[in-house]
Amino acid sequence: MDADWDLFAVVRSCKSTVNKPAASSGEPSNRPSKVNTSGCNCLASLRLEQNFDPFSFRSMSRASLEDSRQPVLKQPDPTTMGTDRGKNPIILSPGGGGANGQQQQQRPRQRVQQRGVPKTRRRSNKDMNRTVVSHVTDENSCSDQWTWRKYGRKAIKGTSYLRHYYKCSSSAECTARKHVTLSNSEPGTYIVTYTDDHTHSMPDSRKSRAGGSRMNKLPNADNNASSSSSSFISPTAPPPAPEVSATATATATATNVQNAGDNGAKEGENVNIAALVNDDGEDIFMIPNAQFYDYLFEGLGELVHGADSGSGSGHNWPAFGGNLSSWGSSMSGSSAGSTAARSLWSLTSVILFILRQDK
DNA sequence: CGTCTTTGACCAGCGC
DNA sequence: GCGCTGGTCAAAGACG
Repeated sequence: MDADWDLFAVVRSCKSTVNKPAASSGEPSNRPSKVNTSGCNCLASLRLEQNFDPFSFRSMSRASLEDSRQPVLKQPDPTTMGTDRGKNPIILSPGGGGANGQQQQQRPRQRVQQRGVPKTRRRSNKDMNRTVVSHVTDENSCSDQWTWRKYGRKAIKGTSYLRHYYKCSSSAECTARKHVTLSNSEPGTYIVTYTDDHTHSMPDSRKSRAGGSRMNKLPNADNNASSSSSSFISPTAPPPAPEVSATATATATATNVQNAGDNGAKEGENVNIAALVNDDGEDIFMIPNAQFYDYLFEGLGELVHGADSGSGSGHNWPAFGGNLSSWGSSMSGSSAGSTAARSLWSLTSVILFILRQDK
């Protein structure tokens, strides 16, 4: 397979009856934040904003995310929720500190930092640069090519779960951060919020993994491994790569069901099928009952265009290392097909979530 | 030794 | 102005 495989494949709705809000003027600002038509009801939960990177997940610790599944309280206690002050009710070890939940020796914890030293500890929203939110349905989708270091977690008022804070560990100057919270209303759905951009290129591979092995350790890893669709996709062990050509494109055609057995629809009935096809028009995979608006994929269209243009600058799409044109070649450590498979898998995760919302 | 997670403490933004 | 809240720091130990 071509080593410079770029993911040009996009997914679009195959239902011609989808009402596209407004004209295809490509003005994101004119788009409704929520589409209250029968055409699509997925946007309420999947907000696509500038530089939104639904596939930018990789290095999130599975154990950490699993920890986020632990409710802070089975029944949130209003007297303790929403405040830290060392009163986190999920605390298991009395001494604080300690990796992987192992109990550590209790010792007084002294604050070394001097009071009065001016240091911005919290940025205002206006100082936040490009905060984006995505919802992912499983923990394997909460990891990405970037290297993140967890620097905190906190019980958030109004949710029973902890919010985990990560900062980019690839560069000390990089201000990119993200936090992950298990959705209170959508169990199994993680709300990932990104803040700021990476100020560096995507690392070819993770730095030293010293201490990193714990990331895959889970007390109940077996239980999770057997839990249906949430199989963990290791960055180094991607799923089998579908045979997708480098120039796979999307189609948007009305689809009549010709194989009623596939999705339960009757023959001749119109259904919505999200199809990922290659440039030969062959379906790579199809998802029934999916509805998308074209504008969801306008960015992807730009992606394809940018990559095709060969301008050298490429397109700033963080999931692909900030430069789609070089994305494939930058992933020298893995086969292009595997890279594609990971991206497809991540894309599938997003789609599956949309489908859930569409029910 | 370098990097990781954990977690108490600190602090600034915000609402009242 | 005050208290609540969320975001961040940094010490400590774990891990390879």
